[in-house]
Amino acid sequence: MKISDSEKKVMDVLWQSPSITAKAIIRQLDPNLGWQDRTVKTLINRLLKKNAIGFKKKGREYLYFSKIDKEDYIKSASDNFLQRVFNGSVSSLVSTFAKKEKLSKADIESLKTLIKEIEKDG
Amino acid sequence: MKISDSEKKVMDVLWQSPSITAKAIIRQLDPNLGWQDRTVKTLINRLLKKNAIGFKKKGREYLYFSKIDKEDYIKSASDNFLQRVFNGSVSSLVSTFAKKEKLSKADIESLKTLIKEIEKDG
DNA sequence: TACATAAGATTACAAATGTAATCAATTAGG
DNA sequence: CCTAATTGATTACATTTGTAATCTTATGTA
Repeated sequence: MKISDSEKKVMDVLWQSPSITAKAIIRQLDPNLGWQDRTVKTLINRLLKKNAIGFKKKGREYLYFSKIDKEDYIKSASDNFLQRVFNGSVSSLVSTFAKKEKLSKADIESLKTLIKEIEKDG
Repeated sequence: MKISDSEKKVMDVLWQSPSITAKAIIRQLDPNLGWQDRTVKTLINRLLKKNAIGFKKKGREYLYFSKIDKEDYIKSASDNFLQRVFNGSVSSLVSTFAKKEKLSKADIESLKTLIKEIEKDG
């Protein structure tokens, strides 16, 4: 199942608010997108068709929820990207960011901590 | 300019072989893709239209070359991906891979080296 | 009750993408 | 020279995606 860029923005809202009306989704989306309400409704319907999301009827309104686990999505999107662009090499990926000072001090500390934990686990 | 997944596979060949005929591109693409020659020619023409590649005529054949720098492409694709999926956080990205033991011993050594270099540079 | 509004359902259109076919012109081989 | 093959150019078709419009039905308000 492929989630398009626009669809992903709707998913982000649903991951953040697990049970939400169309109207509320529309309100939570970044206004800078400049989307009409109808556009969002279409995206919702496409996600329904893809079985990426579901709904529970509440009065006249539908409360939409995601059927995809966010972490699972991130994991598989990351794997795909890594494979596609870096032939699976995490270090190549990271060094790409390092090359233009995209690694903050905090990033570096996080990485060091992460590496420590990994080496501790064996 | 957006390079689609299929177009990217053609770009990969061009980045590897900087001046190459359509026939040779076709031969160098992964046979498992199962593409007909015509499919590749279409992709070549779309990349031409996008001005992602150019050609130099040589006899009856065209020698195609990439107009996009590979590193630039990788950089910008990575930035986009990081922003889109991780809100710009490199450490989130890396910890995603770490979580399922996607980091090899070699990756870890590379990362440590990288971190050392970064901290050396200040 | 009647009308307006809101919410979802269905349809629309253009461009991009995946994959391929067909056509036209030139070259190569017999 | 003639024919077949090759190479690039142009066209094709279905699906996906981006963005939106229109229709239908139910609810809410005056």
